[in-house]
Amino acid sequence: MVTIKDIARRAGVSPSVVSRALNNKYGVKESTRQLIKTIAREMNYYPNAAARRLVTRKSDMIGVMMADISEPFYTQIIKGMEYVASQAGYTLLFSNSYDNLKKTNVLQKMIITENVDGLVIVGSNRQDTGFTDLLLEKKIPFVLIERNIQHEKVNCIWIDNKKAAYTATKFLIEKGHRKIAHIAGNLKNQVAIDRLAGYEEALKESGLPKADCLVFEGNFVCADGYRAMQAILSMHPDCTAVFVANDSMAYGALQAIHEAGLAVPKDIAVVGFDDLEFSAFTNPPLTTIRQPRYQMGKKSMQILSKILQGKEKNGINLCLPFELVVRNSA
Amino acid sequence: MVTIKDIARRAGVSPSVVSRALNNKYGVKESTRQLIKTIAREMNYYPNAAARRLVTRKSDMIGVMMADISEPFYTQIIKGMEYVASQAGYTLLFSNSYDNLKKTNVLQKMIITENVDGLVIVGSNRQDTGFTDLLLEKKIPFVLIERNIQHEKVNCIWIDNKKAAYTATKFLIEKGHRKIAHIAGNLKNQVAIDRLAGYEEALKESGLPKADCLVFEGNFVCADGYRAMQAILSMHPDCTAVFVANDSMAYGALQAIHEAGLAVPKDIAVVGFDDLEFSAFTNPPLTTIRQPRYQMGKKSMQILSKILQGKEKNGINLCLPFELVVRNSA
DNA sequence: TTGTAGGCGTTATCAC
DNA sequence: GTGATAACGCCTACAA
Repeated sequence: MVTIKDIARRAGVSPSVVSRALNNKYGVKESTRQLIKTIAREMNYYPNAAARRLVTRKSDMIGVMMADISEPFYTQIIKGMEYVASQAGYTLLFSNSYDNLKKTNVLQKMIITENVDGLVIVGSNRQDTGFTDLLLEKKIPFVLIERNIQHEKVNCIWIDNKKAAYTATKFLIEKGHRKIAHIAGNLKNQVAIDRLAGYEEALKESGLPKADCLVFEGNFVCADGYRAMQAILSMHPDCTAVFVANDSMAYGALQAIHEAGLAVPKDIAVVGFDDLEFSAFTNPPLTTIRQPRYQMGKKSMQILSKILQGKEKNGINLCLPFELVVRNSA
Repeated sequence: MVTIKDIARRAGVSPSVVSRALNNKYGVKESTRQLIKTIAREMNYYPNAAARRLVTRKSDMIGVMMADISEPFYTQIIKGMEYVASQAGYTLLFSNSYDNLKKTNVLQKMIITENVDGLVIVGSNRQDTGFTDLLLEKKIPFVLIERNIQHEKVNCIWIDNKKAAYTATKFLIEKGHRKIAHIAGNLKNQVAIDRLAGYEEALKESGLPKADCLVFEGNFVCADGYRAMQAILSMHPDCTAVFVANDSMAYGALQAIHEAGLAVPKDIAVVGFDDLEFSAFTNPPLTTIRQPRYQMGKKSMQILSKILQGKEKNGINLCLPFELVVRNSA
């Protein structure tokens, strides 16, 4: 392994000069700096992160936590994060926290063992809370995606789910639908609650009866949408539209409708939420609410990076715009 | 920050005893070990990974490289890796290598800077080669997914893409199709080459003419499948079936067929490759080749973990079974 | 069974 | 501008 000592020897200087030269710090003659950099390149030198972290107490790592890294909803967020992180010189450390965040100690491990400089936590599970206190206490900057917490030290990136759901439902109402079902997400999640609320508000505003029996809860996955739609079709044959809390479930719903021999949107109109990549390729292409997922990821890293550089202070609350993408399913 | 010194002080022993106790090494009285562990828990102690890595020269980290972490093909692989890694106490370090592996220095960084104990590299881009030499030289164990290299020190996990493609095409032929197009993947990738070869072999064996003009190349993404299918429909209206090199492109193809007002499988039969989660929810549900992606991920980590423990030797070549999943698109 | 001492590669402090 | 020197937290001979 090539170390700064080796370079120092070759350059005829001391290790400390090498360190300063390589880190672009002041107090090194330009010519020696160039010499050292050349030698470092020649010797194929790469710094030892462990040694550096040990003394600087910084890791240039950002921890990223989410419920399930394999969910398609997250991929663009991750990509956005990656993009900024790699440019800013940060390494991303992912963790799936399938269970309750509090129960696990992944957070402790990330903070204490791995010494991450900051964290991004994606998700709105209302049981995952309290970890903010730990983070605040340790003074580790963090960004919450899909949450909107009013706190002068907490950074949040979110979209107005209630308004988005309202917009989607309103769209169906304006198309003339009167009996509109809702396939909700897991109501332990704030986003599911908000989307349900938006749906209900639109109904109420239009004087349509709010019927609990028209709301079905799933867990954001295809299969749940499929089952929920089957239930709707059999229990409410007069239902002409459905607003689904996310696209994955909407795919399942489309499937159930097709299998029942019905047509979309003629017999049943469907509106989803998220605008996943495949939503343009369903049959028919899905009308849905677009979330700026890539932007969410990018922004989260940009915020964190600025805070870590001291160019920005904690307490950023960013509400990103959504958009109703009208395709052919409604 | 709580260190082993703090624990040592509280327990009235020396730091080395604490280290041995916490790492379950021999030479510590059972009662003191228990005492130390209790104190460590009370003090909320977590070891400093940087310090440990510096002295042990191991990181308990596995580097994972793939072309694009946001591709749905990878998600189940990642999940499988995660599952085993978290149990075995390894942390996964991801890297997108959008470009040519050689050009970037991510590999060097992973190996030298981060000191990963092992690597998993997913992908079959034939330009990404030569890195094996570096890895072999550094004696870092690694597993290649989607590659089949015969080398006594290289570990590979793959499926027989040629045979799978042959199976898919044969299936179409047996259904009576005589003019079958192929939407190939990016032919810089071995898997795309193999799938094309399997397709051609099936045609040849059945005495069907091999027509280059029936093969279209895409880059494994929806949009390319869509465009390719449009081209096929306009250039070969007598074509009755298409074998697509991956599901993402098959989604695009289905879309193009629908838009042309044709029915699947009545007018055009479609067979995909991968069996992504959504393939059961397309319209009609996609007939495709299932790759055991979750297994691939799991196996890769199991192999690496065993090799790192010295329970297994390098040179493992694992060919996993594929499966033709017949749904309704063909 | 326990303690001491040295060192892993790097950065930071303070002389020169 | 440069060079000793002392950490950072942990592990591991080796000594007691």
